[in-house]
Amino acid sequence: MQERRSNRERTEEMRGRLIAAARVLFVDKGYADTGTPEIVAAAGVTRGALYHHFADKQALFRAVVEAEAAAVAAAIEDAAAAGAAESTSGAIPAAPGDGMRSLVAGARAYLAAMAVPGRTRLLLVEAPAVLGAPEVRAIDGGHAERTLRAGLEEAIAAGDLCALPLPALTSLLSALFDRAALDAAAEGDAGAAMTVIEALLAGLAPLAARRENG
Amino acid sequence: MQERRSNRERTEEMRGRLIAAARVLFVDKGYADTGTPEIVAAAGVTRGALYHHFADKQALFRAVVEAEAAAVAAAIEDAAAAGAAESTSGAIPAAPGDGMRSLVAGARAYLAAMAVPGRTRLLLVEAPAVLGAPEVRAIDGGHAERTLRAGLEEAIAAGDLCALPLPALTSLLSALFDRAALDAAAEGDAGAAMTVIEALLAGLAPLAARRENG
DNA sequence: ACACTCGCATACAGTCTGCATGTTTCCTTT
DNA sequence: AAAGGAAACATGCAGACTGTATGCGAGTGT
Repeated sequence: MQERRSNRERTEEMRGRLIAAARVLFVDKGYADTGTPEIVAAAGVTRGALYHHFADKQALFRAVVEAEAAAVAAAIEDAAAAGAAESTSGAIPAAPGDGMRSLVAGARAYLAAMAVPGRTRLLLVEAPAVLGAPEVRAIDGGHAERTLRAGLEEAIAAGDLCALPLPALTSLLSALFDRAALDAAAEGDAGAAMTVIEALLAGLAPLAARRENG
Repeated sequence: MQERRSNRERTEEMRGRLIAAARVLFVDKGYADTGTPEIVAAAGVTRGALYHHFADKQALFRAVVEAEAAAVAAAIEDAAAAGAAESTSGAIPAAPGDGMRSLVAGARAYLAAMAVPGRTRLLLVEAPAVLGAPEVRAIDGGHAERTLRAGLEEAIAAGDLCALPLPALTSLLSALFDRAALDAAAEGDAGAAMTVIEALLAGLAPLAARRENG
């Protein structure tokens, strides 16, 4: 009476069901307050399936986080591609102040990507506590950090940004964006946060550049 | 054979022992990976004592966090008092740029207070995950937030800081300080973080003030 | 000194996690 | 295509932990 499905398909669908069900519960009640019986009940399977596909509860959580991080990275890349296409295509000679504008655009894209419900809780609250911050960075593959760091390096090289210790600057700005995403999720509006972020970034421009592009 | 101790003394010492033992383990292994049997063993008592004084494991954790937050607040107030005494005492007529200097001093005091081992993990990693960020703010009594917000308001009123939405500015700067504390704890040096923070704060000064006090 | 409350230890029930063992479905090889 | 094996999944079990109920002894008010 069952349709005959390949093992690949079975695995894929089962993992998908478990990850989807777990995501909902982890977002809703947090990692600690969500039990595996509850997860498998929501997915309509048994705990045997869970422990067949994942080493333990934490591995399932990790899979959820990985999927979420991948979705964020994809959304940001899409936005970057769209932004690049929108601007005058062709060899852009890096106008002064351009580095700063792309930083602001990147921040905007990040906030937009993090606006998906539950995403901030999963990636910014639960994941660092459950997996540890270093592990979370590793899951992202350093993607977000590398992107931001490259943008900052470029802006400094172009003279749009005053020189500062790059690792510290990257870390602090990324904390800024994370908090902005959390605040935006809490009050449903990223406007005020973006205003402050733009002011902070603008303030980092050397005085000369700032007078030119006030 | 036992010395005769008042009930008050017994309670006080027992709570102190439990909180101290729990602090060590929570810092070392995190909240989730620390069991109550382990805590009471370290404290040299039984689980009965724990559940007599605290409603549950989370209440014990909350007590640990409360003690830690109180210690941070005390350290910062001490630093503020010392700083006020150090500057020319008497009615200070709020020299231009003074608001910014006190903000930087506050940031320095915060980082110094958070340099106590384990403090960043307890207050910035575990507590938000276990109790939730709003609950953590409530534990602090909004102390840190109010202090920062007042400093910002004052600086804006004095014209040392360009006008920005205060709630967002407060939240984002506090995130900045928190990340700085975490980075400093990770690499044992707050120098780079302070450099960036000073640059960010200086960048928020209106252009006029910035030219005067470059 | 007596009743009474409080501090704390012991004992127990419920739940969870992770594994070991079965059963079914699919794949491979001849 | 038939059999052997491997993979997907279900079931059952042991250990651990949390929270509560019960019991005893040490302080406390009258």
